[in-house]
Amino acid sequence: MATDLPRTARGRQTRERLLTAARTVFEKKGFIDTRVADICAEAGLAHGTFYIYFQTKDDVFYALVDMVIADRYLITAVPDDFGGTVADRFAYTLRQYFAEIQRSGRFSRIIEQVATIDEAMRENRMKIRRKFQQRIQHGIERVQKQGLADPDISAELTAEAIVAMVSNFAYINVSLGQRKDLDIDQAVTTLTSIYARAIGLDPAEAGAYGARPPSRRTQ
Amino acid sequence: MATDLPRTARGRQTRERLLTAARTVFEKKGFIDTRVADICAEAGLAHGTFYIYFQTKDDVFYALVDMVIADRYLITAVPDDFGGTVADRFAYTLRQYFAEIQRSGRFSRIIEQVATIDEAMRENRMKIRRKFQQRIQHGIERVQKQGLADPDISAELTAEAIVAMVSNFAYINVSLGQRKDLDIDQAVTTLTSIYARAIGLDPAEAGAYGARPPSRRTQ
Amino acid sequence: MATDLPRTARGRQTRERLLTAARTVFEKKGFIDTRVADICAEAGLAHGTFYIYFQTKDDVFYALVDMVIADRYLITAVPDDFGGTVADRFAYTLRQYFAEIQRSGRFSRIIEQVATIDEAMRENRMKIRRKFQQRIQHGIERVQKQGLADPDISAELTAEAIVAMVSNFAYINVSLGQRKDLDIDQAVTTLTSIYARAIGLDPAEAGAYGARPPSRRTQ
Amino acid sequence: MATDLPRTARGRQTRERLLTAARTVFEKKGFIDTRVADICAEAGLAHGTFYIYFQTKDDVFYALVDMVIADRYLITAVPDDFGGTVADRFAYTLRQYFAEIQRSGRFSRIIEQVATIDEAMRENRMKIRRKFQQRIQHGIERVQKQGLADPDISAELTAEAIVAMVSNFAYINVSLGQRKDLDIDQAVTTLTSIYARAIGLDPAEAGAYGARPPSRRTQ
DNA sequence: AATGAATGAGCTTTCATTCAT
DNA sequence: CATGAATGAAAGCTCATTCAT
Repeated sequence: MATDLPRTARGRQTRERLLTAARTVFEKKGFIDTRVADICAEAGLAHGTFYIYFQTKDDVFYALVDMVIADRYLITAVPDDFGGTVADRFAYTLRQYFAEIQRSGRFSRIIEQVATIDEAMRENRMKIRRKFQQRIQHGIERVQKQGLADPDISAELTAEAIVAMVSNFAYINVSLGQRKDLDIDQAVTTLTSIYARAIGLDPAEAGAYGARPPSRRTQ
Repeated sequence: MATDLPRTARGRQTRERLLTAARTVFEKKGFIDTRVADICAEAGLAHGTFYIYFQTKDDVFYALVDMVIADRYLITAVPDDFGGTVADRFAYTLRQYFAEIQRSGRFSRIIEQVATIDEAMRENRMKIRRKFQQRIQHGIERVQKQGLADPDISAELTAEAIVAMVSNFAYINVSLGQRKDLDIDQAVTTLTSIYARAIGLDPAEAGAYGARPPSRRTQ
Repeated sequence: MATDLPRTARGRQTRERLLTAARTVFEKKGFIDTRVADICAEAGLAHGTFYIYFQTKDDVFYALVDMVIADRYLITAVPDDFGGTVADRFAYTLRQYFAEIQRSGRFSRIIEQVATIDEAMRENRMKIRRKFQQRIQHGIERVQKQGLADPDISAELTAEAIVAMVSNFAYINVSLGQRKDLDIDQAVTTLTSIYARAIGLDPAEAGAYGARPPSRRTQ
Repeated sequence: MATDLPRTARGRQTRERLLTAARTVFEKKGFIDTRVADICAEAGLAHGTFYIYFQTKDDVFYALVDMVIADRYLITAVPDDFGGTVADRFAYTLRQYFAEIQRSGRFSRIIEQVATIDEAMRENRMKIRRKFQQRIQHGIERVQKQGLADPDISAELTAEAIVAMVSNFAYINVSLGQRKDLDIDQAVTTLTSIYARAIGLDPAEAGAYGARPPSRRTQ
């Protein structure tokens, strides 16, 4: 019944082994097809040992999510002293996000799997998504107020669209690895450019990201 | 053993009942938690009857996918005689896509669920996605050649980003219904505008979608 | 519920088709793995039709046994006017028996299969076996009384042994076809010789079957 | 998944219980009518426990065959220092064979049942049979070379016939117990005598088994 | 007679979880 | 703590047989 953190060093070590094994197996077989027995076999531990440290299969998964997925919202936050243009800051966030997805590797896609199955996990994902959406929305509103972006667009819906674009682009191309030859730099440039143009960002703030207003071209 | 199409009207009717019941149950419980027994109970049929018409749960699911999801790629194609601007045509596709997602209702999200679990279903989804991506990519290349869009952007990556944006926006806001108060018209306007600006579309082709070049605003 | 012989010509024909199909399927898959559905498919008839003519799977099998297996006891009886020596008559019976086993082909071995499963079928087989054993036993007793065979041997046990030898030899080598190159003539000669020697048959009655008494050889 | 030999004494004991129970049930109901549930009920174990130790019903059956049927070919081998006549040695083998059949009791006939159903089991039985046949064939060839037996008979076919006789006699009369009052001594005497006479064994080697040449009787 | 759809008992197998040692 | 055996609730699937047309 006990699932507190283990007191002894040996206990902590065993817990680690189970977590590592669980991650390996989840990544190989997905959440549904993973059996507790598989995790124990991978860890080289007896079947019963699992239940000393975790209550259920869900339990170990959530523990893993907490460990593996560093808080994506925080990790992608732009440092206060970052400087640079609005586009630079967006590009920074993008890079951090892609890096985080790459770091968590195949585990990311297992999380997506669970999110389609488990209500709690989905709600959790949605919360994070909403935080991202709001951060972007507030960013847009700020530059709109500063007169650096088109005041007529809906900051809310645009932010929603940008979040959709970024998260799905990363999921398909990085997590699922559909685009083997993906050039991260080019991707960052392209997505940043779309963002900058979407909000009609002032050229001075669009930086090197090619968010030149199309009007120049026609001249 | 036998899973040919039923010979008699009664048989066809029973098969329909099972399909309807399956859809209902899948939508209520998701793919994984649905048992064949549930479907039979819902249809008011004996357990064995199911196996006259379908081999497995997967089988009935795929049949349902074929039925429910009319080919989204075709349904969103712009008629040859449609006329209108480039943006108009994009907006048309968007509307069709949203309508289709709404029509298929909760079943859409079950498909997403299965796509995270089942390799074949994922591959299938990816194929359709690639067709969408290519349609958009070719569209961009065409207007680039016509001198109506920024020739410097990567048509390929931009198309990929647009597909990501549209599909995920629809999934989150329409399928999952996270945004209860979603105004479809406004969504279409916003996404079309982002598309038009992303490719630096000529104002004449951007129509009423607010793809005005930001430069005007600064004057 | 009716399983009387069909009244109409069409009915008789359908029954025949089912019997033929049943035999084909039984021979291919054995009794246990044969499903009523297989028989109907083979016959090109609907599943339900079967039950117009037969009550159960066992039923059609028994009907087939009656048809296919001509009465082995009668068919192997030596005609009254046959003449020849005792050994000649035994050889005649052997030949008839082998021919009958060959005629019934693979179906013979299915009968053996069923005999190991079904009490009634086993009892039936044992009855026939006992009749054979008694015929041979009486044959031995007759020649013993005539002073043409060793009076000291147990006619009963010897007959039992001879039946065992003949039936198993035929089952293994003809039904199962373990000995592809079996020369029937040589087999008949060998088994007849063993029989003749087993009962110490008088050389005059042992005929051409090489049942020469070993004493001659030592001279 | 797991079907390794159990690690603990308790596990080994449970496996034994299942084997014992399986044998009991197989003997009572035959192979086909035995369900895994029956075996578990007989063993007083939960249904799932069975699958810790065995994969399928076939699996436990084969394990049982390996256990129960000590190698009949070896058990019937005549010790090198046995001495005695050729007939004595044949009689020894017969006695050993009958004893083995009696020891394995009703299980023997279940094996025969399975051999009519399962290709692998049949092949296995045929291999053993062929070894028996060859042992007898070589025995015959040896005495033929020594001038102690009729050189004209086919050692091969005669051996085949003797194997048929012995195995079927034992199956019918011992395994199936058709002859309740069977006197083993008398049976051994009779079958040995048939063997000795069949190969025209020299009287000195035929011993007390009544293989006297019939010619003496007529004097 | 013939059809083929419908039934449901029957059996198999899996695996999360508990428990005794 | 660790072990691995034991449990039993779920499902899944099959197929002989019945039934409505």
